[in-house]
Amino acid sequence: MPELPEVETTARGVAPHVTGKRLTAIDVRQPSLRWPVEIPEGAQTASIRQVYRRAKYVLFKTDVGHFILHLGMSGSLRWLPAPAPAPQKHDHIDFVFASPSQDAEGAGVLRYNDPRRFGSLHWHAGVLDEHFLLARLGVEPLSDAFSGDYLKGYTRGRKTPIKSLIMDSHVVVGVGNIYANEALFRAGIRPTHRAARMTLAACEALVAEIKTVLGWAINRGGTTLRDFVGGDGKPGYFQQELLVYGREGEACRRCEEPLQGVRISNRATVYCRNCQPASGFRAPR
DNA sequence: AAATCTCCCTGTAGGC
DNA sequence: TGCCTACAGGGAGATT
Repeated sequence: MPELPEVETTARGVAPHVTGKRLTAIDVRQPSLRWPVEIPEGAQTASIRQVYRRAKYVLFKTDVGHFILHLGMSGSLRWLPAPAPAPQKHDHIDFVFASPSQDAEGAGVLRYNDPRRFGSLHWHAGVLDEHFLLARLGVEPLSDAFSGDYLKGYTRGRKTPIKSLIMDSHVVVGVGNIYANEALFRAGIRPTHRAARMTLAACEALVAEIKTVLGWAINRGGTTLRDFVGGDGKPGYFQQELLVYGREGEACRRCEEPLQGVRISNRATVYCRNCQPASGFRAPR
């Protein structure tokens, strides 16, 4: 399930294949994704200027507007040099690039596959930040704007569990369930801890661990859980190193205590009762 | 305003 | 073996 590191990996993997190329068509075989896919005629021959990431969106900047792609929980992109093989199950969208010159050099298809169809593709001709999906997003977790002070500012008067707060995309983007669990363990903070009770020191520790965990995952090429495939078709290898996520009932890797499982906002949550005390927080590892 | 719940979808795992 | 159900997840939108 792509989280921020996987999306970043995808954008980086795809960019070299399509940047500077002009689309010749977009084949939408399955328009019924998270939102109906509707790409106007003019966008289908756009020229790709840049591919990058904002939150968990892959953004394609073109000469006439932006494509806004979300991978949902099972989406992936693959670059297929011409002649591209026939589409298979769940291959919903093809971005078709013909050769910029007479020979076949550079021709190919950027193919979007998404078994669970939680992903989405939008076209936006206007100002990117005004698109409804992007307008209310919080800061990037790896930016300097995401600091202990910044997080502390959002805890004021909030009874919500700290885990819910760091997963709130209006506060900070890109912190999905896996990395929220991991960062809280590493910071020694119990996920159920009320946001308003977070000290500045705890906020600073948590922010630092979020940056560490996400940064590591990006460098490792993203976590592979079940069906994620990176932009270059190669999977990442990070899941063996997860400390708490998916390990309910197993021994804490730090103190051997069986890990506790709870649900917070209907999301699977795992923590160590010993390493993540109910009050305050333990010094980070 | 803030907190909580529902829904979209399908592959997979676990129980019987 | 095969059927059934629960679960996984992002995040907008509805509801409380």
